[in-house]
Amino acid sequence: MKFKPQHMQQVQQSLKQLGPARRPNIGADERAATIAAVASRLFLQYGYKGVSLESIIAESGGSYRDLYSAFGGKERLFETVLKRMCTEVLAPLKKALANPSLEALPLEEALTHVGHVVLTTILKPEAVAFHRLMVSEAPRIPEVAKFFFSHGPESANALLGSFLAKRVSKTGCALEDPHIAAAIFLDGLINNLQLKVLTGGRVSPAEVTLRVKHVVRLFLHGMLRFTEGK
Amino acid sequence: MKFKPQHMQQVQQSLKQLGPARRPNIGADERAATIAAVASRLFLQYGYKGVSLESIIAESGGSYRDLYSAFGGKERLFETVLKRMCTEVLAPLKKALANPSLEALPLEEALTHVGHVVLTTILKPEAVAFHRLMVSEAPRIPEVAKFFFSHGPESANALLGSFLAKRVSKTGCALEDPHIAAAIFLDGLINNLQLKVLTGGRVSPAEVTLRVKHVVRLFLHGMLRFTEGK
DNA sequence: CAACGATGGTAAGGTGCGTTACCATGCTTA
DNA sequence: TAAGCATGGTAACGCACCTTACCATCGTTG
Repeated sequence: MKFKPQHMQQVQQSLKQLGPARRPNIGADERAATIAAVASRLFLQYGYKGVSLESIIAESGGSYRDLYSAFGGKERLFETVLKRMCTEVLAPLKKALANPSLEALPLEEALTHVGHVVLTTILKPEAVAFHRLMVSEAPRIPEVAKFFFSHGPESANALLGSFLAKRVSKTGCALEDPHIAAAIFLDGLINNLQLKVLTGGRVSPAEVTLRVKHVVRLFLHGMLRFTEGK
Repeated sequence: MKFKPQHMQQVQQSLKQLGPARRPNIGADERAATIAAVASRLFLQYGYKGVSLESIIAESGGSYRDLYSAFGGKERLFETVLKRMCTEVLAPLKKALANPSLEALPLEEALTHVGHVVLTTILKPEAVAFHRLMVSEAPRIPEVAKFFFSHGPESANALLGSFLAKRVSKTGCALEDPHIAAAIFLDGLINNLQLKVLTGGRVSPAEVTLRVKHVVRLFLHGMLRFTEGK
């Protein structure tokens, strides 16, 4: 009410300066991007039903009209935003797993590195909030949830699995099922600590390092050789 | 509106038959129990904001008055119900882990048994719904969430950890940190499959069995001995 | 037997929210 | 320069829902 008029005039002036060729689109796209960004943050923090369109608009500027023109409603906005988040959140994870420099490292170091990256990525507040939101709203958006699972955890398993398969065949040590082995490795890292954070607990960097160390050891040597192999 | 009058008359009659000594209390407790049961089911299915008090009452019988007399509002009802669920859902898990007959079994068989029980328990639809609800609403009920984590996953880790410690000391094979080992074992079982179900996927019993087998093997022998030890 | 008190059901108050219709503003074109 | 059109903001509609005040009903007691 108070600051919107001047804000709008600024936008209109910038449009004027850009010339008459494309009158509305640039402003609209920018606005849509802003709305999406604000919506992402609020949905992550408060969940689907905890966010009102009014609160989004209050922060993004613009009005209901812009939101409905760009996204067509709350449900659609939510789907769009969440699907985008899937790729964003998982990008560093994929990058780490597909990193070709891993090939040069000894297996133990490679696994330690991967484990550390995966765990710190997964435990970041944004990633935890994203996980919470995905789990909460999966029934509302089943196709997005499937997309997340196949492009997230399953993709990570596949990448690490093929890495293991290559590595193991090189060293002459066969491996029955690299995919399952990879899944167990990643799960052994993640589950407990992620759940701890999800339920409000804290995880220190030292805890992360310790966990990675143990998982790698267990993975390589088995439990019963912990002290023997030392 | 249509069937409530007769329903109420039945209740009143049953109270009459029970004598004049305790007039209201039995009916009220029963009603509270029914409300809690219905609320549990609906909250599990639709989440906190997805359930209206009206929908609870419509199924449980009684009225807003009963709900407010017994629980004092929606938030309180939710907390009460969820805290009860914590112990109910986790009971079979604890039972399996504290089962003394495990002591007699060979380690591999004991782990396989525990793994199978844990996994089938965790993957049951009610348990998955409970997990979803707990993760979703943890920020709303931080103390309940902490209660869940400490009495659920952490307790399971402790039980399995002490089992491992005893077992390992008996066989002369030392183990650096039985608690972390137990956590990794349980996490390796759970995470991926639980997340798959949470995002709408299906997990077959064969998948469960396979996973347990691999985790136990990995746990006992490490990855690199999969084929050597076979 | 009558009045009082408590227990339980109903309905209305008040709020928040998603959606859409309406209106103003400014650019483009004849 | 004036008219038309599209774009954007406002406000109202309708709905859902938590909460509480009010009322009826029934058992108890003087």
